[in-house]
Amino acid sequence: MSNNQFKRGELYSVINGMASTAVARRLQKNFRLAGLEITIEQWSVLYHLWKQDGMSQQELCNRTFRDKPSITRLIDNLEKQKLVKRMPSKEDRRINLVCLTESAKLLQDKTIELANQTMDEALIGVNKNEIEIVKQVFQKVYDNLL
Amino acid sequence: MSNNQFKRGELYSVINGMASTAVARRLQKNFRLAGLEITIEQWSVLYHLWKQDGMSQQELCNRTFRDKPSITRLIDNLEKQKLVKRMPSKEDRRINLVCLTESAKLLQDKTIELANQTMDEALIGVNKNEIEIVKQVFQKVYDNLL
DNA sequence: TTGAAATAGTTGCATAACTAACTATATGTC
DNA sequence: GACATATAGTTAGTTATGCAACTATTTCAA
Repeated sequence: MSNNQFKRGELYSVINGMASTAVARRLQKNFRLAGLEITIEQWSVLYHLWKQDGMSQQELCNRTFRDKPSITRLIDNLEKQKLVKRMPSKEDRRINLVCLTESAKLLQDKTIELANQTMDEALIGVNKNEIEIVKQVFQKVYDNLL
Repeated sequence: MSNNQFKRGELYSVINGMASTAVARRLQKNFRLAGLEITIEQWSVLYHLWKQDGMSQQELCNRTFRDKPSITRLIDNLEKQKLVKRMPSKEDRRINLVCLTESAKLLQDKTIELANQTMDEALIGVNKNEIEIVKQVFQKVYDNLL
């Protein structure tokens, strides 16, 4: 596979999300190989719910950096697969609290294990200091743009 | 906007493509503000054609890190907008050569200028050494996964 | 307290992504 | 030369993304 674009100075690869795509695609493949039928997008939503169950959809937008329609549809699909349930909030009737089902809770350990393995595989030959710099740069990019 | 996920050690933000998404979205917005109606995905295809016109679709797959159906449809849409044209190859009748139209050539300077501005904006406070490390890490991630 | 503005969520439309299955052409081996 | 295999491209089906426009509820201010 050619990596012409990647060698350029402009870092347009960031714009095209290519490194991210490669890692995400590999994780998706690893999910499939393990017989798990969730997408990485769905996983990224579940990931935040495992940390804190019962978030509002808006809160999920903030955490996953997606817009509201994207979250609406991701939750639609997660509901179809019976992995989450929308519960109306008692304090504010505009809000849906998104709650994990038991089957979603069962997915947590397995998928995070796979995600960690995938990241390890992706980051072979990259040292901790470099990872730290990448994280800092990504953080600055956010702060600059959002 | 929350950046919880981003502060974590696991670098899952790479999987979710969040830094890339932010930059790409901003460039898309800058295209729109400038009255340009192309998507960043289309732009990334044009970008390679500006460097070398008349590539095959397969070659575009390699350069843009997309699969064949994705390129097929991107070219479909670019053809609708009269920015490229498929030309049958004389040497190999399986191959389509993707050729720029005059209006596509006119887009080059303007859009690359906007892309450079967007990258500059995204990378405020990031020094050259850090950029170099990010590029190296991305390259290693590719080599590890592809 | 009433009416404007803000916030939470949904829906419609267009574009784009991946997989799997397909057609057509080219290559390489017996 | 013929048949298996590889390569280039397309199509179908599902999921996801962005924007704009919409409803419902809450908040805030005159």
